[in-house]
Amino acid sequence: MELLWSAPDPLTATALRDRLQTDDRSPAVTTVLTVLTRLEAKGFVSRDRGSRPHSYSPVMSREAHTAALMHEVLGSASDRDAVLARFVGQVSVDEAHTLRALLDPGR
Amino acid sequence: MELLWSAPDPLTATALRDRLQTDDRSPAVTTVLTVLTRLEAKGFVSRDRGSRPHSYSPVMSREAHTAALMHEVLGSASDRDAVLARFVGQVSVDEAHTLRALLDPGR
DNA sequence: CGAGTGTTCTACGCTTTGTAGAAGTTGATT
DNA sequence: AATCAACTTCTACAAAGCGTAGAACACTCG
Repeated sequence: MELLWSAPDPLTATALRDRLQTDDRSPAVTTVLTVLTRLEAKGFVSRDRGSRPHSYSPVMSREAHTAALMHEVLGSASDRDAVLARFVGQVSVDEAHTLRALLDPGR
Repeated sequence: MELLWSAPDPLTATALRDRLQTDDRSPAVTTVLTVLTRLEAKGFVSRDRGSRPHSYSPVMSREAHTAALMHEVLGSASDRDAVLARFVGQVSVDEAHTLRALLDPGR
């Protein structure tokens, strides 16, 4: 559903509908509108009501959104440190590497 | 719902019901059973069918489960590294500290 | 002003989740 | 062995989330 944010710029409902077509089957425009409206209600999407065909854009990038979700999950735990420990314990070597680099901007 | 796992040992449905009582209102035992059965179906809980009042225990600790959930969220992203970058960018200083320590077991 | 495009309202079906009554099962006690 | 009380399973319903979209309303350009 949220996979709509592959496009990098504000889109109108119809434009979105078009690039949503999966193998000759695309949803009705109203469907797209409904979904967009719901997403807006949840604060995931913002809409520009100024221009007539309203244009919609994601509030956060896909990555930011995912990261926020991770934080939300983490935040639901009482023992955050323990969760982090488990989390780190399960990342791949590569990702551990990435993390280390991210945490150590200096050198 | 999952907050049942504050208890550290296998529990029976009735026992669970009892420590679920919130301000004189506790759910019916059947309710607890239903939920437990569903959780078992999803693999979050295992049940010992041997002893007559079946006893239920969490498959993972709360922390492990949360960490797993975080991994699941992370895994849903295409650009995992970018997500990690965002994620790290949003942790508190304390947690950054914790993470660094976790990633650097040596010193 | 009218036609066409775009938006909102309303709605339906499916799934998940919280809730629990009714019915079936079983171990224990007499 | 029969019975009973405890326990489990079956069935069910309402509320919410989500995908889907028709019908009706609104705006804008010619």
